[in-house]
Amino acid sequence: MLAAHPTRTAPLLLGAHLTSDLGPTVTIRITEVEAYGGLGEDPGSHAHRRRTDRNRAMFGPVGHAYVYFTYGMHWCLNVVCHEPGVAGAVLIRAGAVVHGTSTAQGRRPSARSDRDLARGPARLAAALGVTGELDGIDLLDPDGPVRLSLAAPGHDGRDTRAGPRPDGGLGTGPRTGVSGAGAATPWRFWVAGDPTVSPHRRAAPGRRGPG
DNA sequence: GATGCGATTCACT
DNA sequence: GTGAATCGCATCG
Repeated sequence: MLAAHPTRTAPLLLGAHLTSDLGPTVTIRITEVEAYGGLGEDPGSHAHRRRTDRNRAMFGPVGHAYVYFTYGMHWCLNVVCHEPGVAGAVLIRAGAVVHGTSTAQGRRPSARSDRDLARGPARLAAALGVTGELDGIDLLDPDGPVRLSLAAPGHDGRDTRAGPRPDGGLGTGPRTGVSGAGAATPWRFWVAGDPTVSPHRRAAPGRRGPG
C-alpha cells in the first residue's frame, strides 16, 4: 500500500494510528498529512533536487521513518512512501492523542489543552518523543519503538480503520509555492471538521529583523 | 569558505 | 492576531 505515489498514500494514512514505546506508550490518530514528491516534481520537497546524506531516508524502503530537524529546534516525522525508484514521503502534520495522554502532556507542558498536544508537525513528534535518532527506522516492524498501524486497534469501539471517513469528509488542497503541473495536485489531506487539524497558515513566513 | 533560507512554535497584546 | 527566535543544510564561488 505504501509502495505508491505519496499523493495516493497520504489520504490512506488519515485515521491510521501511530504508537510510540519510547517511554510510556503513546498512541495518536493521524488527522492531517502532507505529501512530498521526488526529484523535479515537488519544489517543496527535500528530495526535489538530489539525494543527500540528510534526505537519504526518502529514497529508502517504504514504511520507514524520515525524521528531520528544522528551524534549529523542531523535529518532524515523515512516513516514507513512493513508487519504486522514486523518492517520496508523507509528513505527519497533526493528530489526536488517543492513548497515553498524560505522557504526552508531560512532553508538551506548554500545551494549553489536549487538543494541542499533537496539533502541528513538531508538536506531534514531541508528543511521541520522536527525535533524529529514529531517522530511518522501520515503522512497520512490530517490535520497533515507533509503529504505524494502518488498521487501527479500535479500542474505542468505533470503526477507525485507515482511510478517510465517508461521513467525516476528506479535505484536500494544493500546497502554496508549487508551480507547474504540480499546482493541480492536491498535496495536503486532512480529516474535515476534526478539531486537531491545524488551521491554515499564512503562506509567507515573516521576515526577520528590523529590515 | 561564506551566506541564505527553511515542511515552525512560542510569547505577548 | 502578530512578531521574534533558532540551527542545520544546501548552494554558490
